[in-house]
Amino acid sequence: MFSKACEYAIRASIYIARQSMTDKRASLIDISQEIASPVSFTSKILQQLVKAGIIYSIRGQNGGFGIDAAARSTKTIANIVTAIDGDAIFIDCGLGLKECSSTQPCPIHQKFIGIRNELKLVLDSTSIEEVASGLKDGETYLKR
Amino acid sequence: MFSKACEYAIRASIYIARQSMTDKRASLIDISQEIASPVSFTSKILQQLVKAGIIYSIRGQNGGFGIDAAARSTKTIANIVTAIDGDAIFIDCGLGLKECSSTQPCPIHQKFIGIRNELKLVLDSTSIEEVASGLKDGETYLKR
DNA sequence: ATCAATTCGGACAATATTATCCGATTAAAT
DNA sequence: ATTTAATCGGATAATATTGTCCGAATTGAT
Repeated sequence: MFSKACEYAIRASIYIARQSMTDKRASLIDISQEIASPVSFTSKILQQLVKAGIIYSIRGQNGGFGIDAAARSTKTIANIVTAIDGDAIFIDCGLGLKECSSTQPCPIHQKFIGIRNELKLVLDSTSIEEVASGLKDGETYLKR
Repeated sequence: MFSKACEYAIRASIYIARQSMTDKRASLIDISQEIASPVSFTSKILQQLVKAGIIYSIRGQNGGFGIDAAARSTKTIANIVTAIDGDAIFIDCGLGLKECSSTQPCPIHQKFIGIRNELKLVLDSTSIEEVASGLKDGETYLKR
């Protein structure tokens, strides 16, 4: 469904949000540890999330990553997916046709509209805060 | 959503089905032409579909590919996806966790169940015949 | 001022996916 | 029998994704 980079991005964002909820900064090392991801690769992905305005970073000693309260409640899983994988999954033709549309549909065009809508609806309506809360309560997991 | 190989596989299957509906065999060259795909790569994909029992092939002069009536009505888009991409999209955790389950869920586990069910439902219930019919009537397209 | 802990950025490496090429095989047509 | 048109299978190449390494820059602590 998503690229590896995107999976790491979502997991990292949720972990960072959880830490930010108790005013703790998350370091790259901590994050990679807690979401079981390759450190250097995760570093690149976090930089992308910073540029996309989803998380913030602070350099130097006692630095790390965080997500402020506003971003936690307004930014969604869909925002993360778009930042890392682009919006292809939300808008591209399921069969890879460039000019597929309602007036020139591929054979599964109508079928895919429903799937895509469901996907978009769910990811658009799921804030980072919402999913981080379950993690905070120990009800959900980010590794293994 | 799907790999390129899988997109070509679905488009090829639909084209072959349309041809088989009027008892015409589809050659590799024709198929690549009609679905706008790279010839040699398409060849490999068609071989996979043959091995998966979704299409049949006949070698030698006047050879080509076809899908018999039974397969057209019983084989689904889901079968094609599974043959080429495997069943990861239907069963794997959206965040890439190996041990994600209802008892040890990732933070978006419940949200994804709905998406996955919708996807599986739609692809499982869509036969090759059904989508090929629209193409036959000139209502849908397989290239561009 | 120096050191230590951290993110940033660029180059590089490994792996997976996509794509090409060509000879071998098959089977119909001549 | 030979030629021709087609799929099959293996090797190889190109590109994209995933992953590593390391020095530079930044900032707090000593």
